[in-house]
Amino acid sequence: MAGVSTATVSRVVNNAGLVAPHTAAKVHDAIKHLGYRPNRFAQGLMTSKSHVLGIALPDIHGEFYSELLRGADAEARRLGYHLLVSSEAPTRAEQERAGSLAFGLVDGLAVMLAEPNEALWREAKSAAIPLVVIDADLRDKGFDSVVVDNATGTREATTHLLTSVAPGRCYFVGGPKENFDTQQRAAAFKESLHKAGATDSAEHIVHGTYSVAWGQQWAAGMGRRLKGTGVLAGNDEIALGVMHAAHELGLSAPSDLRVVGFDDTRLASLVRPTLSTVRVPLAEVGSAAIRALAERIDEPDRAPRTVSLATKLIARQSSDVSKKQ
Amino acid sequence: MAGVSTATVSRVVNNAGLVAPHTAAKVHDAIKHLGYRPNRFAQGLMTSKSHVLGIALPDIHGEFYSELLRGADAEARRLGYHLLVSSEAPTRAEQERAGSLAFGLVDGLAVMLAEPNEALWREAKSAAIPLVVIDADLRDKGFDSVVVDNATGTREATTHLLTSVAPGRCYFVGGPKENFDTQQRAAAFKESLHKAGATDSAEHIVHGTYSVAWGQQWAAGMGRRLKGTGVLAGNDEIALGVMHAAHELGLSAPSDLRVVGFDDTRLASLVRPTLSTVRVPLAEVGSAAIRALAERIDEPDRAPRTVSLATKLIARQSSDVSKKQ
DNA sequence: ACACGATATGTAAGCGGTTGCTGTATCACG
DNA sequence: CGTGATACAGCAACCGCTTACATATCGTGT
Repeated sequence: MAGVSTATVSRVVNNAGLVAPHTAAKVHDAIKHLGYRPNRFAQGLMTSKSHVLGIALPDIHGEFYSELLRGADAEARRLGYHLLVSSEAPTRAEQERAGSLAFGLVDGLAVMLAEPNEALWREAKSAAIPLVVIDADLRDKGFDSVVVDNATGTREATTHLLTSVAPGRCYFVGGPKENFDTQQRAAAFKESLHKAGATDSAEHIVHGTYSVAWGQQWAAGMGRRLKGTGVLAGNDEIALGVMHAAHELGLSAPSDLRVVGFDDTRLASLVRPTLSTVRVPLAEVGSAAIRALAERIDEPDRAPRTVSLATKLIARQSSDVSKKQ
Repeated sequence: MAGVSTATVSRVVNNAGLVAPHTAAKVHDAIKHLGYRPNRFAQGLMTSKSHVLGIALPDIHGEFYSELLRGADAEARRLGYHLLVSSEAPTRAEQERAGSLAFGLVDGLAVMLAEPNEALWREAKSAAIPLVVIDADLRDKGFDSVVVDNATGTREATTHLLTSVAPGRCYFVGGPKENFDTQQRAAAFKESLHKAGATDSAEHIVHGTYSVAWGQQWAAGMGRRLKGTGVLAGNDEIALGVMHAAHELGLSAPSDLRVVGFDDTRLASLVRPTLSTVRVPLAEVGSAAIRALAERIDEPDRAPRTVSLATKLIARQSSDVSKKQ
């Protein structure tokens, strides 16, 4: 319709400048009239680029992942990519199938590895696809990584609890024992406690799941012994569970016990008493992962990098008697 | 490596059965050894199928969208698809670009249209891509739709409030005036009130945003007049805001006022007092949309269908004096 | 023993773009 | 006016796969 070859059209669409303005105008006209859209598959076949980035999370439920996803989505769009989400497939076979599909179609993949997962990174390595790992530092395995500096925030939170609670009365109620974050938080907690003079902290560190139910269960199990304790929870939901169970026991934070959550999901500021918590910049984790991925795609031979995001205590009502209720 | 032509390989990979078992075995061996993965672009070029479904939401933040997305993701995987998410682009130009990218790569698109958006559906129509609309019934425009039956749940909730509050003291604190859901909820609320004998309900229906801040603002503006009222909020966050502001005023639900939220996000059962709310099956909205999309892809000439999902009142503490605190 | 149908595999033509190379005006310069 | 540089635009190969069609092989009924 524009009276030019497809080669010229291609040049007009992609490398503006290589073609005479007059011709380009004609082509643009034709494109508008015809409603022409380049076929993405054909483009991909030539360029091996889809402009789609994948993000694989263990789950996409709840404030935690929602926030992370939001950061990732925004950053992806900013960089001209689309985002393909994938919560990890339940069965191995499915994962195989799903994974391979995504691998071929995606320019790069950000995977959250909250727990060890040999299979996945072997597969990733073999697929030779740009990949960044979220939540585990696998730089030495050759992967870019985005991690959270759990230690700093945990230390802050623990120190904060220790201002009003004796070391012997502090507890860390964590998530799954295998979870990287929980491990790091537990370690930093223990260290802070020892520094404050605690002798044996082993039984003050417990593991469960990242759920309200687990927090509730633990606190209910403590019974009246809960009074006067300081609790650092593995995440905000656990903290909420603890507060609910405490309430059932006629105890409330911060007067009868101090509670600090983790993650600073929106939950923390929506409940009453508002929940002290360690802020994890979830959205930035997402955006940093996508950014790292895009950089790796542009520069495939760069040495693997790890970006570490800071955490910090946000003191609210649940841990601080001086704050107004 | 298997000593066969690419045609045979293709047949082995796709149409099992067309090739002799002995040959197929050789091919499978070779595939395993070589780590062969079919090129998705080339496949797409031939078949015009990517096995990727797009879902476009106004936002992907918060429990509401998180839950919806989860349902969609699960269903997509179940049906052998991947999910490309896209929160609507801020600028028109960006939307154009992003939209067109997705259009070419995606087998179908589910869009949430919470407010009128001529441009989008015109574009969709012109792109001739399978499309289902979430939250607006556009069957007469030729689109499959997934909607929520807001009326039933709203009526239930209003009736419930009316058991302990006079019609003249009931309020609907909604979201944006243009929002389809809010409109429907407001209409059903008004109807129920009139049926109960209210004469003028106009000033008892107010609009704002779907946020805690708006609920708080409204309730603060009411001041002591809040006492003894029944509030149906446009969503759970607004309800929370109302309860927070009430708390500031020294009032609390359910003794001083009754509050019912909407959506039944996890928030509702996590706060204290637990929040009565109208359950909207968010995950099912997502999965229904994906299912409808897949069906349309399989059967392109089918008449447009609308699936409507029921809502129902979940009575918890915030509206019911008889429930234990 | 022959024709014929069924079954198994190969051949090659695209799918719709991108891009290196080539051809041809156009222009400045000597 | 000849010559070479320059700027555009076209030609055609190719990306890796699917699939209609052609070919080869084998079994079977008569």
